Amino acid sequence: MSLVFKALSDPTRRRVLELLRREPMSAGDIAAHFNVSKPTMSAHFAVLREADLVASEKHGKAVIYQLKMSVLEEALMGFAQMFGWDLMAQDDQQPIRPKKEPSK
Amino acid sequence: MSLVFKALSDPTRRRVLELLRREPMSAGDIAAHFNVSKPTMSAHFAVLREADLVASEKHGKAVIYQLKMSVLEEALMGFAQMFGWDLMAQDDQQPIRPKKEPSK
DNA sequence: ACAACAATTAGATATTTGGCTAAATGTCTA
DNA sequence: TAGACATTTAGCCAAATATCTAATTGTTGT
Repeated sequence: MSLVFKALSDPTRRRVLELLRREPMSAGDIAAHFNVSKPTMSAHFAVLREADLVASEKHGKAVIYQLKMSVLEEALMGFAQMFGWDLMAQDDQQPIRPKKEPSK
Repeated sequence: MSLVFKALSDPTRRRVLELLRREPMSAGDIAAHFNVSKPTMSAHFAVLREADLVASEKHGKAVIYQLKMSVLEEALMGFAQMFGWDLMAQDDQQPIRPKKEPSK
């Protein structure tokens, strides 16, 4: 749980997760959204991987990252429950639909 | 929001919030639950204060800390909404009831 | 006024973080 | 096989974090 919150404590990493919310993306496509170097992004990916918030899979030259929604959900639920809250998934996207655009 | 997640990324600080969930407590009473020095605890309190997750008020010798539940709630809700989740408060404790025991 | 107590600040140290450039690795494709 | 391309690793640095002991500040009771 600490690893998840640590990962979430950086705005760049939160925006990465937000990007991955709709569909899996390559490291490069993600990096294109940010003003930091590729190695720096790579380090951010490593933090997200360590927190188990994303899965990565090599596809040819590219590495495709995919959000592990359930891990994020469970971490947040686990914490929310300590405070008597209930986290309800509205769940209407998660299944990895075929991309309409081939990531430009 | 980053400050909140940063604060939550430490287990000690999460347990402090958990302790404060039921009732406000003095720095000393909180510190008694942990195996770190008072100054270290003081630093943790400072982090929680910076994230605006707690309010502190001096009462004689003691400093009383109180959870700012709404801040925690809003930060988590704000994030949860990005993922199409709904955070429902079960809300049955928060109002600062008079303490039964005068903190020992 | 003084001793006792609660808490924070000061100062030291070790570790982690977030960023960079340059180099290495792995994978096409011509 | 030689580029070209995508990504990660290596190596560096400055700033932030977490921890400690010792010192300081502020409050109360005698």
